[in-house]
Amino acid sequence: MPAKRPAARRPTMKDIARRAGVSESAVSFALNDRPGVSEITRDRVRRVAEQLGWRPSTAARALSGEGAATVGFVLARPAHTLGVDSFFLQLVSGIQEVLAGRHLGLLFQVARDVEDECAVYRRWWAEHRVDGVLVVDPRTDDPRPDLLDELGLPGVVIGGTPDERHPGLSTVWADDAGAMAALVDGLHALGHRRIVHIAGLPDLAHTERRIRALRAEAGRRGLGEVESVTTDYSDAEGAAVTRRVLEAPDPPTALIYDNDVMAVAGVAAAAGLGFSVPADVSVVAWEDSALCRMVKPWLSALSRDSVEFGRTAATELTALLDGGPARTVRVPVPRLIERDSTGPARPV
Amino acid sequence: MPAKRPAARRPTMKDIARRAGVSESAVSFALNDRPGVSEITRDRVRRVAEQLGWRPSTAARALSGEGAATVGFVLARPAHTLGVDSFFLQLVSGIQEVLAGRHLGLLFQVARDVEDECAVYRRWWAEHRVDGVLVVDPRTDDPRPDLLDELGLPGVVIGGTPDERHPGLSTVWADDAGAMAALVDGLHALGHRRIVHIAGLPDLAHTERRIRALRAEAGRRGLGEVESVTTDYSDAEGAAVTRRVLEAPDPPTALIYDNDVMAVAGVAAAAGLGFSVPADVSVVAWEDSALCRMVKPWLSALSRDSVEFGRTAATELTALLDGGPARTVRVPVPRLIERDSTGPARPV
DNA sequence: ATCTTGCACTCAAGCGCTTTAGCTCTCACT
DNA sequence: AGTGAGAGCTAAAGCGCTTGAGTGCAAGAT
Repeated sequence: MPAKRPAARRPTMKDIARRAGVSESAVSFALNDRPGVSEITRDRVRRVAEQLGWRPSTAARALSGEGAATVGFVLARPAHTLGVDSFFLQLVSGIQEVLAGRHLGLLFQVARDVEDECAVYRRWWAEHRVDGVLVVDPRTDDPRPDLLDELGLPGVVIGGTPDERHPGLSTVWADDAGAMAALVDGLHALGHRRIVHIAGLPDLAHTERRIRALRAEAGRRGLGEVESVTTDYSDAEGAAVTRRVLEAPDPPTALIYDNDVMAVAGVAAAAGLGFSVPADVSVVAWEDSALCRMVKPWLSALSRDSVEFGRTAATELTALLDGGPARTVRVPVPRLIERDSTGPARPV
Repeated sequence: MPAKRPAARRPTMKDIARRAGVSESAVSFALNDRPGVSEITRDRVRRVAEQLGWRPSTAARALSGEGAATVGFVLARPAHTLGVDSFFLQLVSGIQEVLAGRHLGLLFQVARDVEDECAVYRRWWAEHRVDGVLVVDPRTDDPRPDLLDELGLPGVVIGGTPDERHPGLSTVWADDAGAMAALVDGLHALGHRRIVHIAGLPDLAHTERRIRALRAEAGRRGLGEVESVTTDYSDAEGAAVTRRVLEAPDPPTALIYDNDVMAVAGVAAAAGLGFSVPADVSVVAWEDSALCRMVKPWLSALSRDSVEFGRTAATELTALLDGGPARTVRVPVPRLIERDSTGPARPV
């Protein structure tokens, strides 16, 4: 019977040192672009390393004080809302682009809730697994920034608000308030006065920001009839809330949904009630994706470049890992893509 | 100004040893349930470790011969097809459930193509980053099993076919052929004779399996008019192919889509051409998700439990990491959820 | 001719864990 | 009393890398 071929052995620096006729330290210096070796030796070592297909063992690196060359990403959302969401995969794609270029790994975990997520951070930290983390879905009264501070773990909050209290954390944020203002502005110009906002999870920071912004804008314009209803982002709740508000006396003429999934479900629900879009009610989705072009009428949507969002966040994190200062960077305000689901308000 | 509080230090086994008044080795034995310490000492050590909040450094563990306590997962699909796909997030959720229970990390990476993916495996292996990998989207003429063999990296192929040639790889598979047969059977019973299958990426193994199964079934039943068209899984191609086949003379009366996204796009396209579903043409999606209930009519779909699929795959991988033999396990055949998009064939 | 200086490089310790070999007891058995 | 066999523990090496403290040597300063 065929001998079980032993798995190939990983070459180590010692192998390189032997082949190049220098000490291990010299190899280390050479390969890390540190002074202490001549250019000639450096080249020779590099060539040998290349030839042997050497790659540094992250374990050994991590053990000798360098980082783990890995960043962490935890997703804490109820499983059923993860279903059809396009945002996260796109975000992760963008993150990866940047990380891969720097040979940083991405440790990914889904957690049940924020508490669970904190436990994951603690574990990762204690196990020496990650050098930094990307935090999504910032909340009001979020325990995570404090925890990361305590652990001394660099982090980038994706979608947070500028935060002076946590010097170790960078923030990448989108101007939800500005976007909401522009949106209301547009709807107002079309004659809409009664607007309902079908929002996302109630304790997410950006949900609250949008709700506040809507109220503020409505106040400025004297629109009395605005309302925000929080949901769990699911199609089921999107549809349910839509039915409820459309069946009420004096229904809204415009609906703003905090994600594409609810918007699509909402349109279907509205149709079921005999409301035609956009003649009877206008619909805008806060998040654009293929979904918005899969239903009739095509949905007008606020589009942001989620891939770019991810890139930006990852870039900030690498800057932080390189010892740079924490920063707050803003990504472009989402643009409204006007399709077929928005139109002039039905005359009263 | 406030002194910058230094980040907390991670406790090590040395700390435990000191506090418990024993040697480091004793601590190691105690915490790893190895013989060599009395129950009393073991308990004491455990308590101290607990109290200090100690967790083993994965780096140190990996370095001293244990694994990296991490498994890898690479996704190699064109970015734009990742958009609204519910399958992967669900799969990953299931995977995580199992891995988290065993304190295994999941290293995640998106790659451009299979070649890129192979490079990632090589890098992970050389960098000592993962103990095993989960391989998705097996292909015809797939280079990955050979590579994993060469590297001695345990792996589980998700959605593959039983494969005797790679003793280190487990396989978790669904019986696509059986599902297709059942599907065709049902459509045939409804009077459908001309069926078009809008398939996924051409070089995926399961795409080919489904195509073959359809042809075989059609042959058995004497249905001449079946056809499979491969796509990139995108809504755009799904719609385009739908239009093409429906505009041809003698159009099909039933359409089978290899994912939910294309099915939804296809229904819209059909409607645009004046075809009504299911009166003029029946539609089935191979993959169920919220999407299928977001359009009118609700789509009949083949539903499989993707979360469970992930759990099974992860379980197989952990078995492999524990030194178990490679196995081939089959997950249940997807069930057809009959909704409103399938009905009797339009009489000729 | 001696003394510094700087460069190129080597030595050895250390990161946190596992593991083998060995050491010291205690106890049972002849 | 003497021997052997565990049981319970410690010492030390090793995993692959980084790094600070040397070492040897040639060139320039005195």
